[in-house]
Amino acid sequence: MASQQNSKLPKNAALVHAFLAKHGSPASAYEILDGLRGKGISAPPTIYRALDQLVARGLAHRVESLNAFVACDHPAHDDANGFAICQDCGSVREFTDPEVVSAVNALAKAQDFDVRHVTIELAGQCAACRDSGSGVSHG
Amino acid sequence: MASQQNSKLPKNAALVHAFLAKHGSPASAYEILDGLRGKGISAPPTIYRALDQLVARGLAHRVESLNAFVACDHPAHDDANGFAICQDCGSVREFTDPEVVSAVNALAKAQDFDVRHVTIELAGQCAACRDSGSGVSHG
DNA sequence: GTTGTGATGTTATATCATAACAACTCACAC
DNA sequence: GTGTGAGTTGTTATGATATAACATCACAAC
Repeated sequence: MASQQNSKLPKNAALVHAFLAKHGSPASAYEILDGLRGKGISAPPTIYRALDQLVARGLAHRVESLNAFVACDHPAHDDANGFAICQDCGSVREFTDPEVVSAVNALAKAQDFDVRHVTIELAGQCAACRDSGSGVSHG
Repeated sequence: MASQQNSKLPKNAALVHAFLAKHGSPASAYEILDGLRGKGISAPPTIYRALDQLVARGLAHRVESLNAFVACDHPAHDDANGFAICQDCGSVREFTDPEVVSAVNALAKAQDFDVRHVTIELAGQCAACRDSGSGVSHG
């Protein structure tokens, strides 16, 4: 659900979303904070509140294995998306895969588990880094 | 790879593993530390080092979405296991599912991504909690 | 007994996240 | 236009998670 709510995005949430979208790769709450000082944001709770709003709307995702956040680049998806995280260049690619989703749902059903949220994160090496030997730039 | 290395487990790693096995549910590094004070362990780095050793051997796993650790209860598995985490009672059930693994591998191949580690974490409600209305005890 | 390696101990600090409370904004009712 | 209430924001302080840096110890190899 990439747009749970159609209500206007609050100012700080919009600032954080713009920062993340421009950033491209995952940013920690404190990186976002550093990037938005001077725009009226000066403390961590402001960032975390904005991130909560964005995540609730599906406009951003938390990357658990990085303790970081990314802007969502899928127009619409459910709560079963995933990330491929390159350990060499730090790039993160979001994906939604029906096969993975159905496998996870079948498993949950078999285990009699009521799934509310699915976290799928692949750590490894992206094609660009493999092709370039051992890594390109971080960012 | 539940037993990458057959060398003897270092003392602190054995202590931490025993603690986790007894604990059953995920424990944070600081919970482990509190549980092992008085056994010669007095500071976080000792715990984190022991956890690193256990994770490297496949004897414990990090649960990313909880920032916590569990003892591994699978005799042998690869790096594509997963967890079903009940948000009501805090129980965590580890699983390895060939369907999920193959779906993830197919996806990675399609994306030309070289997977080194897979994190799959399902958050939701376990059967016991659903059957009991809205939750049993935390533990 | 020296040497090398892995494990351990210790202090300090970096990084990530939230509690608690005050104040502001703005739509809406009256 | 005044009051009210929900949502948003600002601010201080603190809690929770994780690691850097360096000293020391244990033990097997030589």
